[in-house]
Amino acid sequence: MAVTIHDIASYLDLAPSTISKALNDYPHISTATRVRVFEAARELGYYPSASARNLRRRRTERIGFLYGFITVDVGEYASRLINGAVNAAEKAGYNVLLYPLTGNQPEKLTRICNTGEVEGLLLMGGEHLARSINLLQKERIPFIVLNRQLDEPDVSFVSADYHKVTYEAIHHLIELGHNRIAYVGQNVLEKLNSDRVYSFRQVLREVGLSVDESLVTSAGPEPGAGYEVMHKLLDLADPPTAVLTIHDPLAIECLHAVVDAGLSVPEDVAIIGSDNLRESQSTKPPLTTIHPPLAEIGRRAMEGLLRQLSDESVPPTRLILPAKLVIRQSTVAGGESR
Amino acid sequence: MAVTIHDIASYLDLAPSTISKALNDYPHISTATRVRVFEAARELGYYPSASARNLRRRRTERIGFLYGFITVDVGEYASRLINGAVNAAEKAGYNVLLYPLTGNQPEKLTRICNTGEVEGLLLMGGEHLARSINLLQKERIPFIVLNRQLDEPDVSFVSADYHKVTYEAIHHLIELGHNRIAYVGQNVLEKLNSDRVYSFRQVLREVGLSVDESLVTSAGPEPGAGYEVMHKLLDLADPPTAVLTIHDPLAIECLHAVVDAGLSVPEDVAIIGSDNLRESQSTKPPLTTIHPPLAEIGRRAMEGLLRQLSDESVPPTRLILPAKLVIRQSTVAGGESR
DNA sequence: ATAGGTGCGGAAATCGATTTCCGAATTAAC
DNA sequence: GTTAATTCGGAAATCGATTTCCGCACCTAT
Repeated sequence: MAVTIHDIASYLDLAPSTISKALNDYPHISTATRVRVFEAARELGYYPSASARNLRRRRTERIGFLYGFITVDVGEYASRLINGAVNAAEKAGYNVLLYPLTGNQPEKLTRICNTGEVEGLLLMGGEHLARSINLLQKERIPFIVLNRQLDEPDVSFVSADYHKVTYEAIHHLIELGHNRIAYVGQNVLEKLNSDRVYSFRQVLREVGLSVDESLVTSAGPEPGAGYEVMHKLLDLADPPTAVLTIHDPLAIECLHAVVDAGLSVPEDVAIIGSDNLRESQSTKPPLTTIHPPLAEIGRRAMEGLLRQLSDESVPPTRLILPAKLVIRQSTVAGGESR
Repeated sequence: MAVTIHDIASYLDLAPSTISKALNDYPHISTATRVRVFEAARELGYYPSASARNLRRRRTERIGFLYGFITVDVGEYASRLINGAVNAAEKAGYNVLLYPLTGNQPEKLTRICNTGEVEGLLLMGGEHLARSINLLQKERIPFIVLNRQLDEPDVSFVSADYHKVTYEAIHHLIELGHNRIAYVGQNVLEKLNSDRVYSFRQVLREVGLSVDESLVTSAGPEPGAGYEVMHKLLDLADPPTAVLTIHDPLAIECLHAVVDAGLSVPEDVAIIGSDNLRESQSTKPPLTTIHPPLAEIGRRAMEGLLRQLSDESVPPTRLILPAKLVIRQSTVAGGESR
């Protein structure tokens, strides 16, 4: 049986409350007894019961990480976000709980919010996102959405400046002479990825290009969907000469589709991915890609959430961090090739 | 303030204990009142306090996931293991807590074990592993080591049959005419990766090759270390014609080193990686690699751990799952090229 | 009619800490 | 020398559930 505060109390012939105060650096305890208590605690191997202190303090020092991708392999993407978040939590003495959210399970989410098992939530994309946000707004629990920019003014998020980097990407393509630029998004994320498509359309107009809706496409979540979409794009009467995709794995599928069609990248079709995953470096040719600071997004989101927890009056965290365009050979031939 | 069992009790004019029993399907409660209680609970929006029930039940239904990689980016590797584990936990109503273990912090580990915040632990590799196992054996807490095979008979682990697949890999290389085969391991994991090097040496002997110790190497954890090691191997008087590495990213560094030396893969040097990461498909040439069923390792480990928790008398989980050799063009030219 | 079940629900202890309130003892103040 | 202030530590309530033990009411058997 574990050593409790009572054991220390009877060992030292003191009251349990005294032990608690001594260990928690409360006032009204003399230095002498404080030292005695600490020594006894170490000697007896005392560790406070997490459940007991959670109950009494009404705080668990735990944050839930909600994610909901189903088919897509988002290992590296997710782990960069999570790493940033976990490290920030660690510094503040908080732990992170993983909550996979597959399918539609509102009861589960409601339960998580109301049992007090976590103090706040971080939300990573997935088809659940829109629904989850709606639900969470009704609950008391603080939460922050990762890597999405939201319009509702009260919802917290930490994202990257996709609008600006989309501008850079399109500008980059235009400088290379492209004017038929396609967009390949992803269905699962659709509702809340509208910010990305929106930027795409907006930027095209800004630079004076018209938006050809037949070039604004969306792949399903199943593997190979990007390949299909690209295939169809190439079959158009007037196919695109450049493609902007929302995720590197999707870009890679597009790359394969182009190559399999007997065309070459970047000469016939230029391709830009997103997230700068490790694999984007080793494709043939290497991918030009948008690099959002995922780990920092995770970190800043966690920091914002913890701030909101410690002080009710803190305004929502709405942060947009700079993203970079990493230029490789899927848009510009030559250069640093491997 | 949240709705408690007392609120339901006074609402229905019953005793709190009755509410608890009704909700938890205890006997000695009539169906009529049981129904009334469930309805009232739903009506009032009751959710049990996790902390309170954890305290009383002495169970948290949480498992800790300990990991300790520092510099290496192990996103995809880790997420495959974690996904398997989390999904299995989910099915049993358990949650997973993430514990990054950076550097040497035995106090932290001891605390995790003794505060009762988790019921058991899953351990993913890292330089902490050997130390952590030693420490955990002294604590009461059940734990299972992922993707390592251990000699001590009482330690639980779930791993892949690396010995067998190493045999297949070496056999594959020998069939291709190689007889100077190098090994590139990784320092950070050294102590407990001895099983892998051991298999390497063992298999070489089994097939009648002598072990040239100058070809058995180890890269540090810093990025670029694999590149350096490969470079040195190529500088040997009698350089290897094939390399077996312990992780795909390392294999990719070796690949770059070979190419940069003006040699070609697989003609001059054949390369075999491990883990079958996504990026191993898109290198030039694509990597032949060992594919361990990482998600299943995670799943089986979690299942084993939960079994041990529910029944003290269950023997240690010591599982070795089959691994496959995925043959691509880093060993055999031609074939399905991209 | 009485003893013995049985079914249903309540009272109270408990899990292990935190926290409030109180009191004794010592010191300071006048 | 009496009162006030201060310091230190204890008693008991509390967090919100679970669980043990008990007792009433009703039924059955003799």
